[in-house]
Amino acid sequence: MKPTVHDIARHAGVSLATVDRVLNGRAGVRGITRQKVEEAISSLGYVRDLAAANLAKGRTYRFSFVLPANDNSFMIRLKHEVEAAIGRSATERTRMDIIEVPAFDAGALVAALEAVMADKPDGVALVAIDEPRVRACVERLADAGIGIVTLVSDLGASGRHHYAGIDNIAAGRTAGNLMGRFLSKVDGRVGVLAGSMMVRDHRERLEGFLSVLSEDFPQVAILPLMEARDDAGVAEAMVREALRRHAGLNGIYSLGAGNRGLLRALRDLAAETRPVVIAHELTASTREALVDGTIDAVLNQDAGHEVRSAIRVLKAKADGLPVLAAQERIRIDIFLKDNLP
Amino acid sequence: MKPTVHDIARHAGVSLATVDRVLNGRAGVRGITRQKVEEAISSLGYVRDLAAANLAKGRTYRFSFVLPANDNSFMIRLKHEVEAAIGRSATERTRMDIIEVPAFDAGALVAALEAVMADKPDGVALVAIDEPRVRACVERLADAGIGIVTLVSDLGASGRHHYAGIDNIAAGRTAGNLMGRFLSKVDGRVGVLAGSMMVRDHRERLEGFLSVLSEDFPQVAILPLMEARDDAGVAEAMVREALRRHAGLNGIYSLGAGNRGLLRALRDLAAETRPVVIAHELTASTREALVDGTIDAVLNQDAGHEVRSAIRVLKAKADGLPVLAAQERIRIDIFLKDNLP
DNA sequence: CTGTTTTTGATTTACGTACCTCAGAAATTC
DNA sequence: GAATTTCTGAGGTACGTAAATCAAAAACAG
Repeated sequence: MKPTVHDIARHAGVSLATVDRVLNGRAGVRGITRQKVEEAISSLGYVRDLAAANLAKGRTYRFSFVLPANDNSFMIRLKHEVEAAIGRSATERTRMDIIEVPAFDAGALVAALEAVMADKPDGVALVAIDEPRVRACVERLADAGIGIVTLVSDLGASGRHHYAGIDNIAAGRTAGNLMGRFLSKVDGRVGVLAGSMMVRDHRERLEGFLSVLSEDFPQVAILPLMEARDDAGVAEAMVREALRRHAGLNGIYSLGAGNRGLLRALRDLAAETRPVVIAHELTASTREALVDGTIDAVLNQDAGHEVRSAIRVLKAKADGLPVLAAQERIRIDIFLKDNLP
Repeated sequence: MKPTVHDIARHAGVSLATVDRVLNGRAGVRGITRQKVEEAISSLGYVRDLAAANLAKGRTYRFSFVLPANDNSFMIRLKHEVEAAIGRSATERTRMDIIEVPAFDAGALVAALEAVMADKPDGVALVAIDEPRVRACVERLADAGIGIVTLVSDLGASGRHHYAGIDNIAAGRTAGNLMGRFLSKVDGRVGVLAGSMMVRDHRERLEGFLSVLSEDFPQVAILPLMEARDDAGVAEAMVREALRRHAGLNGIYSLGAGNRGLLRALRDLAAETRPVVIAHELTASTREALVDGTIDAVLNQDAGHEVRSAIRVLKAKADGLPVLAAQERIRIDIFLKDNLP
């Protein structure tokens, strides 16, 4: 039978109240007595029953998700996943809310975080903007004892406790490796379609992609970067223009959103002249393109996993428990048409 | 505030005892009264507090893991992961044990399952052998109300509730797709190194691999299958022999264990004459080979995820809760040297 | 040694549910 | 209408922990 507080009290020769004082770090216990209790705890291998403790405390975990009000399909799915988690939270003693802030607006994000801090939740998950003011604000939240998890997009050195997202440099490198190997022709000419170099994930993906190509596939030429601001219309126009201008274009890496535009531009081409295409995020349209061969590979981060991981980590933080690094690592999914879920 | 049994009692105009009788399916409640209570439950949106219920019941979940006493690194890791989970189970009210049975021995597996059934655990996870006697035995366990999860290797139509493992046909197809694309030469000649065609996973991987190659890459020739019984020594000899006999051998798919032998045979070759190599399971040796370029891609199933998923599913089954399919899907990890964890 | 402060013990209530007993009400049978 | 059976209510105890009160004991200061 698992030892309880009663067993410890008996074993240490003290009262239940004293054990409670030690366990919950309350004052009024002499060093010697505290030591006796701690000895009993470790010798009996006592571990506090969290369920019972939470029941007694009437504790409910309170978490806030601060998400960008962005309408690309990935962000929409992310929000759905948080909502699904909220729907499931009836069973767990958890209260979560979503706070939407204008996208790419550091000031708005900081304001939202300040507001969140005011009602002192146990934890906050946010899609970060890597900016000094945001870092400082996150630091303050962490100092206030609030658990902080960055979601999808990380912050540089800051007080955040955990990052629930993929390693974007590794993702870019992986795309580069696949691109280099898929391009059977020696005179590869590759175009890169990005959202914006203002965003850390996109910068990192590009960095990884270019470094692998230059290291391992020096014969591949990189065309000027296309920044389409994650907008399908802009992306379509840019890709059409690139196809027109560069006759030998045989590879495209789309590292941001707006893939619908890219696909519209590609569908007009004859199958045998289509470039090798590697894109990010498995959505209805990229999935379809993967199946029909317009896209060759999709790199994906699983929004559901990211949300669930963030919640697990925040809960662990709130309980002062360690997190299982291996479990919480968000993997870069590589989807070919043969391993679609 | 979340409604409790007291709220239901008040709302339905009955006593606590009656609510309890309805909730726990005890006899002695008239249909009309039962209906009133159920109406109150649904109108108030009551959900039983599992933590409190388990506390009251003094419930501990009891699960058994039946694993093959196999010494390949994947099975060793699987066992480690179960042990790690057991180590963590102090916090949760869970008691798990590991039962090792001789590998590839259906009779021994059935005997072990019978023994397990005798002490009526809440759930059993097993690395299945796809055999009629095993299926029948699993059926009996399920009928006895025991949750059944197959781990790594599935059973055909049977009473098992869940399979915590990868889709091996998809894995083989993925390997085939990568192989076809990585072989830049038109006259591909590919060798397949397997453990044994007696094992379902291996059969399925081969099936998937061959079907993709014949569909999408008909120019690739497949050499006679090498069955090395997951033994490194045998694998080494077979690969050496194949390399000697087939001059144009430029691709190897290793779909089982025993990769150390394969690697020994490959290291002797000059870098530029080395075949494209795709293997399964990320281990110390395949990882090293990936980094130094001997292996081009590794398909992997995460043993830790499989074990944790099995436990989550068994717990959900024991509680009569639904499982989150998306969360429990075990993914086929594709590792290139650029996205190693 | 007295008075004060600090530490400790004993006991109680609470969290939300399970499960038990016993008495009394209601429905059913004869 | 009485006897029986079937429901229902009221109340309690338990699970393991938290948190509080109040009294008693111990340590300390002067």
